[in-house]
Amino acid sequence: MARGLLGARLISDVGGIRTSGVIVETEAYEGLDDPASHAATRVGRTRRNRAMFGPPGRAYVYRIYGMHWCVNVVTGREGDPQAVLLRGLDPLEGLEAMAHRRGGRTPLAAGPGRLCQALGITGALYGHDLRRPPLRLEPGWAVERVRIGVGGRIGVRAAADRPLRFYVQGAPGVSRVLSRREPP
DNA sequence: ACTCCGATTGTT
DNA sequence: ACAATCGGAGTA
Repeated sequence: MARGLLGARLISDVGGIRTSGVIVETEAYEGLDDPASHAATRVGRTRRNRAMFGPPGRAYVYRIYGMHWCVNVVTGREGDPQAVLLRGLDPLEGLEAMAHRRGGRTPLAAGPGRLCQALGITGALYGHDLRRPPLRLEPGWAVERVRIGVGGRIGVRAAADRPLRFYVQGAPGVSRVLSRREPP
């Protein structure tokens, strides 16, 4: 599912401003059996992860480090809390608006926090149906398998070795890992 | 009530 | 290498 979202189009009309791009980096979170998931068994249903237990095609938005927003696409059926974190986007429309929202900083939408900031995604979109404005997910372009990279998820401690991060090799919207901690 | 810390980013 | 910044989740 996370792999399939590569090449899809994400369109935002938040604030009446059109911004869009192609998804080039994702991470899968496998729910109950995934210790890195916000909806792992040991956590159970909470107010925060409620959207992940809902129907697929909705947005699970959460705040991280008290300052950044991250957005997931809920992919599991109702009651099965699977989700895909959107980590990187190649901008298509509204580059100027993105730059403004990003405070002139670059890159525009490489990284989950930057992606949300560039598209104006906040907690106001918690549980939002991604078939409708102001945030829509649409079919985009098929990505050749040979161009897809796979690796461990970034920033997670538990199950960091599971190959659940997918990205389009060479795409500018893929986040860069500054420092990586090596296992002892 | 209190502690710990995170699916990050930007600066030093 | 480290600060920013705060709510979620665990413990008491």
